[in-house]
Amino acid sequence: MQTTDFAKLADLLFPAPLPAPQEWEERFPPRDLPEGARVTRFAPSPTGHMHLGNLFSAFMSERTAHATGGRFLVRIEDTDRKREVADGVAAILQDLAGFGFTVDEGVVAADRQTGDYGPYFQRARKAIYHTYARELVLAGLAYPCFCSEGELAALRARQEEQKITPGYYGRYAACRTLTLDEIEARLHTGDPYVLRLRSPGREDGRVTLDDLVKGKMELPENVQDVVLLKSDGIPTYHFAHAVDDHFMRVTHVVRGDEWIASAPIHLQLFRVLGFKPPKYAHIAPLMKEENGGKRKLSKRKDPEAAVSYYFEQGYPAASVREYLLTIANSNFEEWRRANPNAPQSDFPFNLKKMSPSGALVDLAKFQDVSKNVIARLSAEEVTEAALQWAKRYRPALYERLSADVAFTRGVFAIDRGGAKPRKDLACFSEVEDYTAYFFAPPREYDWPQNLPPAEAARVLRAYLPVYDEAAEKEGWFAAMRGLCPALDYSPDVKTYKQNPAAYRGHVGDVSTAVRVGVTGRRNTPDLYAIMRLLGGEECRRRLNAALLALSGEAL
RNA sequence: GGCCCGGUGGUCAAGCGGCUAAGACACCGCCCUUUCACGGCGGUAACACGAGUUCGAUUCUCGUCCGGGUCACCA
Repeated sequence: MQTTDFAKLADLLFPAPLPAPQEWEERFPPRDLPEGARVTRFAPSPTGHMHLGNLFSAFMSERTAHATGGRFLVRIEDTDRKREVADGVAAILQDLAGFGFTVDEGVVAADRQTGDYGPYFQRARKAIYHTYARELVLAGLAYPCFCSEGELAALRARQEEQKITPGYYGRYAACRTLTLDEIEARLHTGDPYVLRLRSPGREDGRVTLDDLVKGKMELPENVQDVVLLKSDGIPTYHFAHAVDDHFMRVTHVVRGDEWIASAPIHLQLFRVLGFKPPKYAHIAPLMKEENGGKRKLSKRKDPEAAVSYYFEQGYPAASVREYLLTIANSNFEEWRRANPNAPQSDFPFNLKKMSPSGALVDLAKFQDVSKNVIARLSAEEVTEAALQWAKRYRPALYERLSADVAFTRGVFAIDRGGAKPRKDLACFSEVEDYTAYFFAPPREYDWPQNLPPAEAARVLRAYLPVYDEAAEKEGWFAAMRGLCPALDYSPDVKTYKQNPAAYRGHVGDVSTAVRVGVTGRRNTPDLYAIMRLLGGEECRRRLNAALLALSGEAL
């Protein structure tokens, strides 16, 4: 075909008038951003709720933009109707918002977009894609292909049999050589077709990709006549990626490393289109441990892969972000230790510090991270967060916690806020158990071995008369200590340890007896604070109940 | 199978030709302590394997093995 034929072909393929390329360039001018500011995007397909892996990649994009004073935009890749899910966009946006991501531009709600580089739904960008598809046809770099699915499959089978690289390329690209007349005839009969790239790649060609996380890579040049426009006129990911990221003036593409293999296609597309390619950062997938081996975290098999898992369990969004950051940049933990209260966004996130290989998601480590996050919260904040979570996921608990918010706040205030806050809550689904004894007397008592029932009863019987609800902490504890001689206990642990045989127990055992009597448990926060919050009357009642359970009689 | 990436303790990881091979989580012990926790101190535990380059390899090269990814009108 000659140049004149390409022009005719373009008219045949794109009969409706299209803007000149220059118009798009002018409409979406380069961004006026400070030196070094990066523009990144998260470009999901509307296939429903997010998976931790998507979230991770979105987060890395967001951090890259915001750590450099750039912009983070959300574009919806709705080019595949078959996979689309109703309310898929809303679900994604909801997950993003749930994790506290700031989206500067693009699709900010299922029906709302902001920004000057839109539209941000690919299906609404047809005119832009077609303008450039037409340009490629004009340049002889694209052609219609009428091959059916069956023909393509047969071609593949033949190639596999002959052990040659499968695909639609070079001399196997049958429709490359169609004449203008043949094309016109098939167009007239209404045969469906796709638009393919006439790949200028050579089979022995190589391209280099200087990836931000994987480093320099050398890959085979693309030779495949990849599909640019599907038979419905909608672009494929490859073509849309080149066009959109160029016109949205995206500087850095952060995506999963499963895309590396198609990077040569993308590089080639940017080249034939005359666009400058973005910088790429191909990040490794999150992995999951399975009987000794590692495998990619799977949305279907692993409950912790769904972001909803974290919401349901009541993990703070900040915990998830904090954990993801520790995986992403190993110096994050160090930074966090040095800046315990700094906002996460102050961390100098760096793509180049990301590991080229996939990290296992370690729930134990995550728990620890989350405990630290919650430990840094004030009683007020914990109360608020717990209330919000319970309202949504545990109505009965919400009733209980919200009945007397001041009391609930008091519960969370115990051992919190000081220099050494307790780290015992990893998520809000633990709140119910953690706070149980504040709202109801214990039903069971976890007496330690060295306090058999008779002994525990003996201690409680002695303690009840000296318990003074009005006492300050010192006086409260002095009362326990004062009991020791009569009980034949050591008033301090040290002397007991020096000569255990000389005593029946020590003051710690007295406090343990009271602790178990009041709470049913051996492990609780500060006992004095608990008893203060519960009040004298309630404590006395509980101690008596414990005594009754222990010895059959109360005082 | 072709192509690409990766391989340091159980996990996440520093390391970039010479180190007693950091640190964090988990685990164990001790200390502190009215319990628990927090905190402190200490401990167990690693360079996949084989060649080469080099005075010297965890670090560089090659091979083997293992793990992962990818080969669509899906993204």
